[in-house]
Amino acid sequence: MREGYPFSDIEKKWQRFWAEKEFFKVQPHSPKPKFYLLEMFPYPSGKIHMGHVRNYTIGDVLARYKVMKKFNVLHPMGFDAFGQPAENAAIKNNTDPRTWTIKCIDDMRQELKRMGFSYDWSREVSTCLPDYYKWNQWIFLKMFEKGLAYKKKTNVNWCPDCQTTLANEEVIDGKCWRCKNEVVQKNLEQWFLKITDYKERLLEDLAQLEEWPERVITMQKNWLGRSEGVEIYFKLKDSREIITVFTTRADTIFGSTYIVLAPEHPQAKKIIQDKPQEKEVLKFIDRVSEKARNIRDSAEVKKEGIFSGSFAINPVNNEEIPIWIADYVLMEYGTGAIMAVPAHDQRDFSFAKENNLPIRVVIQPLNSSLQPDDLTEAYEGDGRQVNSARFDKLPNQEAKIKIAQWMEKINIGKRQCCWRLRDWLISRQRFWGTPIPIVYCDGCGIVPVPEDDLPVELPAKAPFTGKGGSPLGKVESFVQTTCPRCQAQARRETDTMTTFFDSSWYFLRYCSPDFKDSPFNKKESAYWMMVDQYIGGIEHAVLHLLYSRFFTKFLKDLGLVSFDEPFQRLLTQGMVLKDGEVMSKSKGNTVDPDGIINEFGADTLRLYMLFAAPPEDQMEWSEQGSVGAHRFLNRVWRMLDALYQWVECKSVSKEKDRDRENRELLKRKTHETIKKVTEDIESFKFNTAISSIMELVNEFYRLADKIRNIGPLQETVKTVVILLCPFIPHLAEEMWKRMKNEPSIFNQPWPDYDDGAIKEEEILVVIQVNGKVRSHITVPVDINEEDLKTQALANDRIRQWIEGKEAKKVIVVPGKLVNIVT
RNA sequence: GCCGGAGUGGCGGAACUGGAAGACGCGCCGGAUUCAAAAUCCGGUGGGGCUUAAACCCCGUGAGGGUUCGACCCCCUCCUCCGGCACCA
Repeated sequence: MREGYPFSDIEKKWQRFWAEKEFFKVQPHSPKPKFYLLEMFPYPSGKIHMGHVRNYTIGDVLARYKVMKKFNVLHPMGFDAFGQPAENAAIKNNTDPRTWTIKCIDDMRQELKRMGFSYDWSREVSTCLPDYYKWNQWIFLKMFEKGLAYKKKTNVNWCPDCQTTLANEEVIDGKCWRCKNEVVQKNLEQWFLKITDYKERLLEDLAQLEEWPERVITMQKNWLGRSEGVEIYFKLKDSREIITVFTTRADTIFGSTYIVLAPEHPQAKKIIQDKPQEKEVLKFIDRVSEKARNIRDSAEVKKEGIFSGSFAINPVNNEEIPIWIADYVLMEYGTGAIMAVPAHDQRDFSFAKENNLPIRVVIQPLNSSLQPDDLTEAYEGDGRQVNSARFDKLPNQEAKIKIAQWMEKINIGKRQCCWRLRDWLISRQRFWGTPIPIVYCDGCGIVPVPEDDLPVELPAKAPFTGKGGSPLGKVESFVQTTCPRCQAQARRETDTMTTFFDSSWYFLRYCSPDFKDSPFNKKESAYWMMVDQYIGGIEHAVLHLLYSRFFTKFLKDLGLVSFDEPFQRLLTQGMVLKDGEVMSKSKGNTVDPDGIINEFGADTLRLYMLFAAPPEDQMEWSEQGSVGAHRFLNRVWRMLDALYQWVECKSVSKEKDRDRENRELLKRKTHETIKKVTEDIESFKFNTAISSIMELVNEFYRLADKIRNIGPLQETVKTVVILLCPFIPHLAEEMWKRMKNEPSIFNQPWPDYDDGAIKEEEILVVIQVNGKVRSHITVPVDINEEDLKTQALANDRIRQWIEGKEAKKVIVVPGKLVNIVT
């Protein structure tokens, strides 16, 4: 079998050491600068997977590095412990979600400990505990108080498989983000949070997030979806009714030949009253409304529409234009009504062609003249205005502004911003979540549970089957209550909160996990926040990261925090792949971290995870690669033997006359490596940090028996161990101890490099002829340009290349190269 | 369709952001050690050419063009892959 260092004993030993010494417990009142490092907490499934291992290993390297850099590091861990899987598992295994979840948390904590992560476990947080979810309810009540939590009946996303409603953010391509099943629309009364009240701040403050990946910023911008335009008011021909449309293309208003309302538009039914086509139109509206949203959403599906029988007056030219009702206009966006400009909007164009509606060109491209009859598609580009009265001949971009200003002035329009973001639906028809602290009283209506009565605790048992309504609704002892206001018989809200509510503020709870008086201790959070570095998966680019930003701003408005944003710096780590595909149980291509730990140890697993790819990139799992990492660790381990043997035999090599040179070589490499590793850790280039340490180890073995004095060798081994310790903490502690040093190695300061040791006296300079390398020379570092040039030209090989030609130009890059152009 | 990101050996990935492309690791080949194997160690390893050998030469970072003394890196066009948004008015 494989022989090598006794990783199993070593890892257990040092894990025990850290635990007994409470080594990573946060020291309060430290004069050191603080550093709050956070990784997205896991859902406690009971087993960690490679994605967790990668995420948390990346974090742990940074945590341990910062400890050695003498920061006061907060590095907590907890569990996002509410959620459907517990409920489903409980149904399946005939147990209850609480028991199941607690067991999973225990198992998972053990697994995390086996990886040797440097968490302060005394601050562990589990969202399913009343101590925690009490504060979810508290925050909800504050939102309710401010009018930010409200109930409304509307069309909502419903996942038939999960048997619950979903937020817009949880619907990906018309499918449930969790189970990937088709989402349908249901008309239900649900609780929403008015995240839209914060849309401007959510957008503006993205500018503060300079250390977030551009990708995430873009995704959030897209999701918020701000677009500038104009609301235009169209009077009806034969009533006092006004229809408001929204457009981003005010420049095309003179080309509007009809108006379209969404089928659900509240005015639709009004304008068809007493019209001959009333019945037919109503039938159309009913039919179209039933079309599944995702079918209607698709651009490929044919658009249907019907003439309403009414006409509107275009306020800019008093033209009568017909009003249509069509399914290509969505009630959810803008005003649910548009002015159609077939000449300059492809959707309007297709619809106009289909229904024989007129087309009028109002923007001519610079080098051609469009005729309505010749058009085969809409012209959506820029040009000059035509058929636009006093705005004719203006470039359309200029006209866009002028027309908007003019419409505002004469009160036929108003500049507006339209957003894509909708309010956040937080009700879930599931058991295993935070009860929404609301009571329904026949007399008083919707009544919030008083703060003093919190938490509204989940009952110990509920008849959950996974189908058919909120399980809490079937627990009479839970439902039946008295109205906090009038003491009459009342009923509790039976929906629970989405778990994204729980995770929107957990980073604050870590600052004071046992605090009893409010969600968190203001003083503590003021000290620790913002999170200096947050690490997690890209899948939360919008969901969790948007919600947390929203909560932070809300808490700021409450006066509980003084900052706008929760996360200073964000790293989104790449996924772990196997055979080119994401590891997943359904694909059956998972690799169990436990197995790797048993076979090679946690240090090997950690090292390989970090070495195989940069943190942000996807990473392909390779069995061979992990073997290679293990081989390297054995090689590191044997450096101790090498030192021992050196003392034992002192083998005399004939190269010992180059002792001084070799010593300098090793010293230089050692200090170069310190420099490189330090820079690389700071910029998350762990893979190259490790490869440079590998180089140093190679150099050590190459020179080990060519150096007379053991001192420099010991120095190098010591440096290797220190540089490696954030990556492979167990082995590093063990070697540190064996080198007769006092544990823990993490009490050591991170080493500085010696500039003097790195400095070279002579350097290699490349000589090119016409950009091709033809020779190289070794010269003193401080050689001046003239001398370098002379030496280059005098070089034998170079003389051959430029023989018979004239050096027209010589480019000298100091310290690097000389290029001779002939 | 729009907006991002990426394309480098057999593989994972390097290359101070314009200065010797392929560091480091995996794999493979050869050698040492061994009764043999495992483990370990040493050497080689982009393609082609030339040579007894070394030296050396040519080609090479998705394709094609350009800027530059010099391009994986900057600019233009195109192809492929990945991600986001998309009937958003």
